[in-house]
Amino acid sequence: MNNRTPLTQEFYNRPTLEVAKELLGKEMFFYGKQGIITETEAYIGQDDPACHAARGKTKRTEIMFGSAGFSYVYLIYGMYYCLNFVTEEEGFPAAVLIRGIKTDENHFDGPGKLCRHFGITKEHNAIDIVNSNDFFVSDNNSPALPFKATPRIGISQGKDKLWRFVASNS
DNA sequence: ACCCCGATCGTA
DNA sequence: ACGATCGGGGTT
Repeated sequence: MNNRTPLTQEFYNRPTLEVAKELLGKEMFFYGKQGIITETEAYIGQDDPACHAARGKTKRTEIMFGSAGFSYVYLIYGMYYCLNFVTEEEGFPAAVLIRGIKTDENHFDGPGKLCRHFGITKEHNAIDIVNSNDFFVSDNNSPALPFKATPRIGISQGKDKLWRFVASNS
């Protein structure tokens, strides 16, 4: 029996690397669809050159500066959306990119692919996912999954950091 | 107003 | 290896 209690603000309001690792194996619910998170990446603060907030607050990135537990969805390459969850204390811009989700039928191994499957668009930016019954990640008491840490995908700066986490059994 | 380029993906 | 496709953000 799945526990469908949303992860709390306290879960997201922590160091981003911890949140990124612990999201592996947790179940995301999105307006009737659901799946297990299998891959994440961390984007941490203004000293991380790959982080959208690296050059300060803009209209797009202001959500990353807000309190933890909100969605950050943006359009990339004019065609695909990427889903993130905001982490850390208010004022510190950071988020976890959701890169892979396993459903009953499929494994969506890419941020654009999983957004396409769930129907996640710009409209789902800045949603409070710790106070929503439709869009949240459940605290399913799953044990911490073994994972591999690798460089992040598709970036030109910050390749030295091993901030991509892939569930080993996915 | 203009220009560059990106946290991607599918096809070649 | 490359093209599709377009908004964000920096520059003129």
